[in-house]
Amino acid sequence: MINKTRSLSLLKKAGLKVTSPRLSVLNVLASSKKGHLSAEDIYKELLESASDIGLATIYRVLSHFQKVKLVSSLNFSSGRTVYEMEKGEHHDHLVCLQCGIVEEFMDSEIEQRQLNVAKKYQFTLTDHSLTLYGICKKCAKEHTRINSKISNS
Amino acid sequence: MINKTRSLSLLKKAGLKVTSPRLSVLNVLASSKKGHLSAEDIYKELLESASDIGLATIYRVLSHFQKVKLVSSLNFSSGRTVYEMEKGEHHDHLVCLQCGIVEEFMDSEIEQRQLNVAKKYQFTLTDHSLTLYGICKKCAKEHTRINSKISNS
DNA sequence: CTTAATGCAAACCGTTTGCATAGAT
DNA sequence: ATCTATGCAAACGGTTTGCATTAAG
Repeated sequence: MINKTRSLSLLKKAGLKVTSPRLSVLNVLASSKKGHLSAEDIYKELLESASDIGLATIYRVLSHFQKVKLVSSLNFSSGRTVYEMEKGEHHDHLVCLQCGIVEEFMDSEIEQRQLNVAKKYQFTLTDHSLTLYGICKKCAKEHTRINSKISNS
Repeated sequence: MINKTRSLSLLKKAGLKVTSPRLSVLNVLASSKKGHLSAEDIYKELLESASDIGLATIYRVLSHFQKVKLVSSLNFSSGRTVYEMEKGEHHDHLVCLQCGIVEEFMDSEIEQRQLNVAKKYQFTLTDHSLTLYGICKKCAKEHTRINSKISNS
């Protein structure tokens, strides 16, 4: 809801027709605290805002957005595809297997090494995906608390 | 077909009942030239060998194999899960987007860097997946040939 | 006015599950 | 004899598509 005008200008800049489903989806992606959302996440969020939008439309809007590089998609081990605003700078991801939170990171040494690997195997690199899975600090703390509860009982 | 006895001993070593579907699947995985196969790939290959096996069984066998660490599974961008024999040593993958060939590589500097990233973000790392996508040498050559054909016509 | 975008329901595709039967130990 | 593995078909979950309708330019 925050940036209706911003979304509008993003759409125009991308040369897309401005429709209310597109504005809505863009808004959710741009303003949701968790920056990585599945189509269904977006759908649910929009149902609450009384926006009358079909799930199929969300998929169509998202794939359209990908074509014009407004958003990009990621496949974590969950199976469902998640979408994030395209911020221009490349990054990789850390995913907490417990709470699902997603952090972004960039390590230029890793990037460089990947180029070397590709060169060595004579691949023309077009893309790569690196995801680290684990337990975030917060969940680890939770876990410790639970464990100590159990061992005390 | 090559290693029926080897497959048999692998199953026994893993403490699994020896059944013909299990032998068949293990054999295909162990002897196929392309070491990374989807459930359907295995299914098709076995249909040709006149083995009467159901696709559901293949999925069940594969997930059983994963539990006992005989095979591991990978999700590339294609959407379908592929399976490979577990060879013990960790490695990452290079995938050709044209012909689908999969190469394996290991770069200990990248591995080390990942640990550092996890530490920095205070994640307890449990797993990671790194896949490089591109065009392999062979396909690049093909491509050049086709391009020059087009520009000559 | 023309052409693209939407909603809905049905189709899809890879994978999983229920159930009755076959088979390994 | 027991208990697990199998085959089949039906169910599933995420995503895509066909078609009649609505709306943007």
